[in-house]
Amino acid sequence: MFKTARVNRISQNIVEQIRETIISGRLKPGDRLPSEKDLSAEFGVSKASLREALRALEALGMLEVKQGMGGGAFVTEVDLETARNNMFNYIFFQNPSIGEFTQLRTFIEPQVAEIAALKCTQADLDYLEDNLNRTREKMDAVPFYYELDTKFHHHIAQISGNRLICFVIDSLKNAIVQIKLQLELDRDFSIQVYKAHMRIFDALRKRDPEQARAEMQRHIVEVDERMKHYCDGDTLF
Amino acid sequence: MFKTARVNRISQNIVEQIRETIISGRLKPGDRLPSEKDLSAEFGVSKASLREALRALEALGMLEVKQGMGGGAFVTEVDLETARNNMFNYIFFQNPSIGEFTQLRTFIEPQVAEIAALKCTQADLDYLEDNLNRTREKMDAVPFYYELDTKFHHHIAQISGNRLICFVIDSLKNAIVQIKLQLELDRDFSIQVYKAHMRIFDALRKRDPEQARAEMQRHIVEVDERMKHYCDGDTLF
DNA sequence: AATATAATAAACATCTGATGTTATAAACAT
DNA sequence: ATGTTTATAACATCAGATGTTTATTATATT
Repeated sequence: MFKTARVNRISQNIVEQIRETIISGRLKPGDRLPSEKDLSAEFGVSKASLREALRALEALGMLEVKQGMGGGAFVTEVDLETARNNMFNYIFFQNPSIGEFTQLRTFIEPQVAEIAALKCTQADLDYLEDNLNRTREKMDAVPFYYELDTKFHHHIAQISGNRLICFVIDSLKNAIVQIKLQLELDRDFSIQVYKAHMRIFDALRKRDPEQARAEMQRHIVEVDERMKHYCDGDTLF
Repeated sequence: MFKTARVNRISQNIVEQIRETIISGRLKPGDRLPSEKDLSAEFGVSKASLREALRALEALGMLEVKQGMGGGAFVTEVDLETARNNMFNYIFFQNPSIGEFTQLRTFIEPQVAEIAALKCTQADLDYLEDNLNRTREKMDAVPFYYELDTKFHHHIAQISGNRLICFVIDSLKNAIVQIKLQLELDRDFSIQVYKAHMRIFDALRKRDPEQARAEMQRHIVEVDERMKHYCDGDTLF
């Protein structure tokens, strides 16, 4: 009926207070908190407890603590990498199937590609073209290749101008890459991906929304099929 | 050219080692780590540093530390609430517009409603009907009303059977609620939402995918327009 | 005068050891 | 048997000492 009453952990209390202050806007990125000595005095706790709280906030990506004179605890924006890792931590335990990734991607990415075809600038096309050139060169450099792959999708998402979409696509892609790294994918796979990216790029260059959508859809489904084949089923972790 | 060389923070190193062990599967949810005394000996660090690491892992939702005999640090699955809060921390700083929320939701939720219309069981319909009954009663109990609102959307997502979709919808909804709590919404708004939920429910009950999709789409757009009206523009935090 | 080097101080990083609190389990009394 | 007390393992918190990092200021060298 009731939740178990929360343990009154001093560091947790401090974390909540500081987080509240940030969310309420009274502390902004770049702001520096008082020194450990002053903070522990203000909260009326020992330095050790205070430091546990700072470490927790650091793990959440909301603080950055620097040593040395002029150092201290600074409020920071949670960055993409931290957010993506946090999301991965959750996804990891949910252990979704490849099909679940694919389904969500097909809901978002083809529509994003459609919008991108309408909104992309010459600079966007230049970026993507460079990405493709480098992908062709680095086809066999596995970690680097994945990085370019992720950036290709991320950039198309960026063209949409929707930061939430960027984040979701990026996090999904990141999780998929973590999976792929455990698989042993062959060169054929890389080539298939490269060709698909080329077709998407062509559609964007032609500013053809319908084709961009169709090619993105096809790409995602192709990757799905390949991965299921390598995975010998649909389970991941 | 190079990234700044990693600061060698002892607690950070421990966090990474333990996280690695969990991600690799050598430690599973429910497993208990050695006592603080033993762990600090094993890592060759002081108790204070070890505790900072445990606090960080606790903040990430991967550990739960219990006091008392038979206590200690237990590996836990990252739960929905933690993941949702972490995602909110990121979204907060991105400060997306209402339009960005709406766009992403329209990519996902109407399609999910369509699937739900095909897959929903009698138990699902019962759950949703109960949800609607309670919503009607608690129309004015603001926090409770939002909870029911969130659960309505979450349950429809659950019918799809896609855990990633569940998570994304839940996190978006949660972020929107955080926003709504800062707005002053009137009773009209609640009634409009209730009616929209009713229409969606009807479509599910009739197992009409096309109507379910259309009603969900309409609902999301309606909420968008209302919120923009109250927000006096499109900015949020 | 300009530059390199050294001293200073602010602030975090880590360690140690003592004391308090909690929860389980065993011992004990009724 | 049942309820209460006691012992104990393990975390929670604190206080203080010592080390490290970094920016600034002072000093010495060329």
